Amino acid sequence: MDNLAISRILQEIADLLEIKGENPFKIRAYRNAADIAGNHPHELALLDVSGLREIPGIGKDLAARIRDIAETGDTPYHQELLAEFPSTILDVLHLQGVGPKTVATLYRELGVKTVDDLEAAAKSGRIRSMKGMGPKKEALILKAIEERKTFAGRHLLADSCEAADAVLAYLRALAPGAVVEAVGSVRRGCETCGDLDLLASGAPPSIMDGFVEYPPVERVLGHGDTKSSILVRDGFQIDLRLVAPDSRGAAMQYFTGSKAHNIALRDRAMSRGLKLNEYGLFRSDDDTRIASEREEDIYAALDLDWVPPELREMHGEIDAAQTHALPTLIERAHLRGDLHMHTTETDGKQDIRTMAAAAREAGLEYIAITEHSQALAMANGLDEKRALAHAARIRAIDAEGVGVRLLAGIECDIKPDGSLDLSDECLAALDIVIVSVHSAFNMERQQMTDRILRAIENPNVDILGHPTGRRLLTRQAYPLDMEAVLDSAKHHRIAVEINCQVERLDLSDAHAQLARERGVPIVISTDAHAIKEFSRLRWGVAVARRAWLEPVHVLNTRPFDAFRAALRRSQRNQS
DNA sequence: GCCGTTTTCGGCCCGACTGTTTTCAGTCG
Repeated sequence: MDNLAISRILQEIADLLEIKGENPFKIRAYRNAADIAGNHPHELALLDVSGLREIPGIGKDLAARIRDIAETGDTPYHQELLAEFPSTILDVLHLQGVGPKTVATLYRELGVKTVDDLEAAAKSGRIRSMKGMGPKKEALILKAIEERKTFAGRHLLADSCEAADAVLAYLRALAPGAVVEAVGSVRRGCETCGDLDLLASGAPPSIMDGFVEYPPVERVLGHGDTKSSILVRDGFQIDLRLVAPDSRGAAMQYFTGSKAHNIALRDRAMSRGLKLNEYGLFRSDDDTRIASEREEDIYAALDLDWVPPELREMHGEIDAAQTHALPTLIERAHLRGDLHMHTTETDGKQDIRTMAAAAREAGLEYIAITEHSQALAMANGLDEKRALAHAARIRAIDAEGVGVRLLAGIECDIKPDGSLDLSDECLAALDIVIVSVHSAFNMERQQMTDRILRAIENPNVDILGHPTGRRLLTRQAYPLDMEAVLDSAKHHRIAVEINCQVERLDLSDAHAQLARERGVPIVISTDAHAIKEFSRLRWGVAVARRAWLEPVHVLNTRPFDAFRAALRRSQRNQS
């Protein structure tokens, strides 16, 4: 049992206790433990009870539960709770706007056990008859169910890559001589992915037999010599295609897509008297093979430069490939800094020094520590006094020389009226200021736009953090006139953030492209709350690449001094 | 359930918002 699996069970226990109406502090202890498990750098399963108890937040009971899970895959306590409530009720709990009290009442009074039960109850008007419920709540529940349906079957890019990497490792071990790779939306770096598409070449047909016996498989949907599909735990459908080595490039191209890009490419082939399929590029009249072994050969034979997968969305890449005008895309190695992270001072998991050391380890040259501000009380946000004291600590550590330069910053809340959560004097005394929306999402578009415009007009602001507030697969972005915001950002020399949290990726690729087109500076930041989250930079880089960004567009590709000089506060001081 | 201890119970974070109410319960972050 890995830490993530332990974390999931502890999380489920917390959810079930909440439905049961247990002591909130007990629930918090389980959630906290789930958090610890999910973020712990070492395998908890390898620790004995006394080792576990040395971890703050893990006491006698939780250590025993974790040992249970490590040894048997579950704990009797979890099973007891599941005997009281069906596990399907957790799906109901995870609907937006439906909390533990509602779930408990629905279960008790209406016998709601599943999302389907809930939908039927809402549609027949039985929800509104319950105490504390009304027609609006009923409509809200139906909307949440509707959203769940549209999101079903899709997965975050990071989860998709993790699932793909696991099955790829398994397949490579089965067929050591073969080339096995992820294609499809994972290869294009899409923010969410449906099925996982894998391509093998140079493998014996027996790889298919091994594939359908992949241990996490739930159901085999198809099993042939060159194509098989399986459904695995966590809801992934995985398709594997097998081609001959000399068709590998053509198959890579074909299965990477997108559909629109492929249609355009086939169209181009046709107009040249050629045909393109997953086996190669052929002359239409006599089927002579023109190219097939390498992707580059396919594009070259069509008088195109090779197009990076992230650009294959029919957003002008064919024209650019024809005129040798494709961008030289940003890569992870170009990033020298990370401008958004939290420490134990608020809701982070590690202290300043630990974060700095991990950043250095991740190859970064500078970081900004940007805690939450006081309005985010739940995250223990900083008031002015604490913000300034924390800044002094950060600067003192920076002065020691810890291998990365440290900037003392803040992630200041934008209040509903667009004012900021900390005074101008306080913000001016810091090295870097991010502003973000964390509350009051349900505003009209104009109101939300005015709110953000007012915030970034404040001369102490350098960066607009996660600008749309979206949470992939769970929460839509708030309505916002992004073009007006970007125009203002350009005017005030504000940078906009690509937040690397896997469920945010905010700005999106499309919005980041808008920012680039307008000449708005962009930063790519992790919003890390733990040291392992520096690895998230790759997801932000994927978004940036899909937005056609080159290093020059991204401020934190610059060396430390040049980066600071590009910040709005430096520009202001000059002008 | 954890922690800390004036060592064996009492404290543990809370404000905004919504939809339901007519003073509040539930959800969210």
